Amino acid sequence: MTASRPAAQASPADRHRRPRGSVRDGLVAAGLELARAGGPDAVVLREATRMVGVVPNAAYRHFAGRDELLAAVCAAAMGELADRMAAGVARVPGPRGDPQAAPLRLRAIGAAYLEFAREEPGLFVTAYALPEQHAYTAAGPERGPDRSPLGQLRTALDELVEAGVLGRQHRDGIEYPVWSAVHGMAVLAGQGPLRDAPEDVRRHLEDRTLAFIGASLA
Amino acid sequence: MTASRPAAQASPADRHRRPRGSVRDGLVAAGLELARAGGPDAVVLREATRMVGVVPNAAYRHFAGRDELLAAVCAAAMGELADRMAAGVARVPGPRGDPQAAPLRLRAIGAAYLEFAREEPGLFVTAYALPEQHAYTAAGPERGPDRSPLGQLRTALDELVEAGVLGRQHRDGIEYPVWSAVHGMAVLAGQGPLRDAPEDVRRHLEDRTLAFIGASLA
DNA sequence: GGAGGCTAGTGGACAGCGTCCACTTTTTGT
DNA sequence: ACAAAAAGTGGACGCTGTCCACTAGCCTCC
Repeated sequence: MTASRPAAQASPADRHRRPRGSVRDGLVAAGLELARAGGPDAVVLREATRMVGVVPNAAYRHFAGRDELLAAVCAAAMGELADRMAAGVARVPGPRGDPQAAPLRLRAIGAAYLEFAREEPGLFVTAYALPEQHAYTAAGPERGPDRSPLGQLRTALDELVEAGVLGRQHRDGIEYPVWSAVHGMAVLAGQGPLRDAPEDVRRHLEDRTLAFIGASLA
Repeated sequence: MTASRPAAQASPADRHRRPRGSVRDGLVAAGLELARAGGPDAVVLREATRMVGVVPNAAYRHFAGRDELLAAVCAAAMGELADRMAAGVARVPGPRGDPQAAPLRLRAIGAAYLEFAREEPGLFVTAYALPEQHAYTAAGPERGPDRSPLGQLRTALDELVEAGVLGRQHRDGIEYPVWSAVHGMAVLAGQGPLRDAPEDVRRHLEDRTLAFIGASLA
């Protein structure tokens, strides 16, 4: 009975011979795929351990419970959102502070946010589904600038002031209404009452929302 | 053994002697209380039946399953939101189409929406937690005007045009960006990253958001 | 270089949940 | 008045998150 086992996921002989941190990372990756397909409720601990090829209780060596695993998955999802936004704004040419480029960069941020919510609805809702009392300290030791959605939005608004497009007296705190408008459209069209709207209608609503923001900032 | 039973919830003798529709209404009411305290995830079928004093399976005589019960609870929560908004706008005096009153009524609608989200976070998120493939036909035979949040918002915006405050060429489709801004602030400050902000900060953010909307409409 | 402790995995169990099936009791329609 | 339909009961199943006791491999320290 040496080669009779199917060894579905991992060879039984390697049970205790995994690379260090492999199980933890695997659980988060598995949870991320579950979240991508079905949102935060779909990230179920036992299913994630099954994907990694480990017994359910093994997860408890790496997370205090399901909520802590979900928190890690949420952080990963938020990271994907931040990456998409950064990529979107990087595609806009022109030097920082340029009066032409600055409004385009703000719009690109909003467009990337809405595009992510449209293309990855499960991950988008998961990014904001952080369980209570689990604020992620995952940010780490402040490496580089603030890559969070809010941080990137602030950078774009600061550039708008720098470029002279937005009056400095209107800058303070304006990120929250702007964020709200984009976020609200994302959730209304994603999981809210507008979720059944066809794609072209949805894109039009997104454009209207971005234009609405532009109108208030002008 | 006639009077020895404690008869905790309902007398055992009355097991099958309930008023017609009482169990169904009771289940929705119980679910609404669960949702008020803990959001949509807290509306668990067995607990609702326990509150009504009935065995879990009895719920299946009135709902196809947990999701259908949740859908009914969502509709009830949405009804409470609509009631609050209607009450808020009714407090603003002045005739319809009055250039003074119209903007105040729009603001009252937004303020009531945000106030409901702040005071009843569980019900607010539940109102928008309608399970997929369970669009509520609960609206019934169109009694009276559209009392839904979107319907009330449209009424207010129409009045704004009537009053000459909002240009007619800007009216079409403007309800969605406005709704988005208010809804976004509600969820960001309710369950989102801003949920730990103190009450006064939160109120300030809400005011900023309503002002932002006014700026874009002017 | 061997003993002991630490880490990470296993195995088995429990309660709670949604849901299904078979059965009984009450209400209703003719 | 009697049969049919509606409403509630009882018991079961599989799935979930979580706890406890146990063990296999690694690392260190004398």
